[in-house]
Parts: sequence; structure tokens; C-alpha cells
Amino acid sequence: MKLGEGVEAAIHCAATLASVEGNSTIPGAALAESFGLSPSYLLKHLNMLTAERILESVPGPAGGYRLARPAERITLLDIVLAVEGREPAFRCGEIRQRGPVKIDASAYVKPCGINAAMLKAERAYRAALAETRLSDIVANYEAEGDPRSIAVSCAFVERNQRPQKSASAKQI
Amino acid sequence: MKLGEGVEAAIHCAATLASVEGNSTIPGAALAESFGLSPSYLLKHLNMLTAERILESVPGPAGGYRLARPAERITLLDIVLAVEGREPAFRCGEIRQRGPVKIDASAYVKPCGINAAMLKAERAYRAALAETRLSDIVANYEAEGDPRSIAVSCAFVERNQRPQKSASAKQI
DNA sequence: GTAGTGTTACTCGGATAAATATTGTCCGAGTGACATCGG
DNA sequence: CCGATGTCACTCGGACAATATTTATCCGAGTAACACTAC
Repeated sequence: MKLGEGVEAAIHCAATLASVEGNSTIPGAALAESFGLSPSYLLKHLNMLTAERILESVPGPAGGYRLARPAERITLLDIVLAVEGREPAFRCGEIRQRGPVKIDASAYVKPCGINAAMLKAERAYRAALAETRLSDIVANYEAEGDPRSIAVSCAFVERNQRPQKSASAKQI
Repeated sequence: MKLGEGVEAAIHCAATLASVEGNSTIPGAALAESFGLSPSYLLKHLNMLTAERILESVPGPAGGYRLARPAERITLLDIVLAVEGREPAFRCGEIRQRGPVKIDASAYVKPCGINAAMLKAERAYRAALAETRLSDIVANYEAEGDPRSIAVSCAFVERNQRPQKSASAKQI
């Protein structure tokens, strides 16, 4: 029961990208510096977000990342699943069948009750994450956050965002 | 977002121990053989359950493990936390403060909104696990499970359970 | 026959290696901006 | 002065190590049962 450290970085980056205007982009290196992370490693996570159609990447000079769709349509669940993988945390290895006493497989057609209970809990977890949209995170930050912190964030975005000419982005 | 494989083994072992009568015990080696696991490794997990007062261990010949309290008072959350640790899966590293632009720490007294959302989801996860008691697992298995599988389980318990003389167990 | 005693075999428990996943780093492919050159 | 073109610098993307965590194994400490001996 442990989430990778990259999840936190991915969410922060997505929240930052939600603040850029229009179709501008921010380079991954700038995001990494903003959070004190290794640029090369952060790209790995941003890459996963791009593969899941949450971010779009623009190559070349003045390139970078931007949200692939409005922040209202991106949930925390989308980001967590993109970074950590879609498979559930609890994987039933069906160890009840691995004992020395072998009986017919037809005795195990019903799903393991333990597995069912664990998956039910995970559904509750994912449902809670799906309730929170990225726009909620940004709105809450702008409403409740400290003015000084907000000023720093806005200055960072203003300084690093790079406008794009064409409205359509690279679609892999 | 990945649970260790030992969680599944721990829950299965606890469910098996819930079926023994009185204060009898089952050796860890027998449980390991029952699920096709390494005996020495399973003991590591059973040890954690013992440290958390979920199981009791009886040393010496005719020793083994048994539940430390009735199955009605043991939840899946108890077992998961014992094996995986109590700390939450999402640990906020406060990377928002680690950027090159340093401002006063008083700007970050309010908890990070991202952290709050992630912890809220995790509370939902734990609440769902806390709703399921070990006795529910056993009852569901006895009601819905295949008769052949139940027969194998009962035979295993009958064959490996070892009655204890004293009613009080070792309290570490 | 019964109580005491020494041995023994069985249990758990923690310390020790191997395997795997995660984290971190590096270099290459691709692309658009920019400067230069020609008309 | 305007357009075409070649170069270049900047971007992302995937391949390559280092570290941390998880998994697996081994050996030792402890304990109660058992057999044996003495009474």
C-alpha cells in the first residue's frame, strides 16, 4: 500500500498546466526546476500522462506540455491510473488453489470472497478520486492558498509559458 | 498503488485460523504448505500480525498460531495495516516548497489541497475495508463456496489443529 | 504405580542473501525557430 | 524589401545504471512433550 513519489509530482504539474492560458505550453525542464526534481525523471511521468491522453507534448523549440482537455474533464483518478497503472492494487493470486490437495477447477468458478472485498474497497477509493476534478484543485488553491504562494506560481507560469501558433497539437 | 503479495496470504491464513475451534493452534508450516508458499517467508507476515495483536503465537511442540480475538472483532483493515504498515499510501513531500523561489514557510501553513484530496480517498478505502469483518469472509465462504473446496479446508483444519491445555496464550 | 528429571524434537523469531521494482541519469531522434543568402 | 533555405538550438522520447523495497532463505533461541529413571 504505497504510491510512488511520481504521483505527487504528476498532479502538481497537471495543476500548474491547468493555469496556462490558451494553447500555450510549458517545458518539462521548467516544471522540474519549479518543484526541485530531476528533469529527466519527471519526463518519464509526464510521458505516461501523454500516453494516456491527459497531456499533449509539443516538440521542438518553444515546445513543451499542455493539458489535452479542459481541467474540468480531468480527475485525480485519471492521473493516478496513468502514472501507477490501471491494474488494481490487490491482485488475487488464487493461492487457495495452490495447495497440495488438488481438486477440480470447477470448484473455484466463484470469485474469491477475499478478492471481492478488496476490490470493493478499491472501487470506493477510485470513486473518491474520480469525484475530484483538476479544476477543483486549482479553484481551491486560488481561493484558499496563501497570496504569496499564488503570486510565485503565477509568475512562474507567466515566465515559462510559450504560446503556440497552430490550435491543433501533435496527436502522437 | 500496489499491495504486497503477502497481504493475500495473511488474509487467507487469518480466515483459516478463524475456523479452528476453541484455543487450538495451527503451525505456520502447515499454513504455508496449504497455500503453496515458502514457510519461512509466511512466518514473516504472521509475525507482523502477531506484533499487532491480531494473532497469538504458541511456541514449542504442538504450538502454532491462533486468532488473538474473535473473528467478529477483526476487520480486513486491521490485517492490511498490520502487513503493509499504518502510514498512508500518499505521502505529501511538499514539493511545492522545493522550487528555486523560496518564500516564507508561513505561506504553507495550510495543508496542500492535493494531499487533502488524496487522503480523503484513502479514508474511503480504509472505511470500506473496516466494514468487512473476518467473520463475514468466513460466513460468506461457508455459504457461497463450493462444497468440495469447503471439504478440503475443513479436512486441513481437522488434520493440523493442535489443542492447547491452558486457556491463556503467550502475551509476548 | 507415581513423581522427578533429562533429553529431544518441534515451534517461532530474527538476521542474512537474492530478486524485483522503483528511482535517477544519460544520450539520441525530431522539430520548429532563427539567421543567412539570393532574388 | 521579401522569400527560400540551411543551420542550429531546444524539445521530447526511449535506453541504460543505481538505489530501495520486496521477496525468499537460513540458522539459532525457546519451550513443552516424551521417555527414562528412581522411589
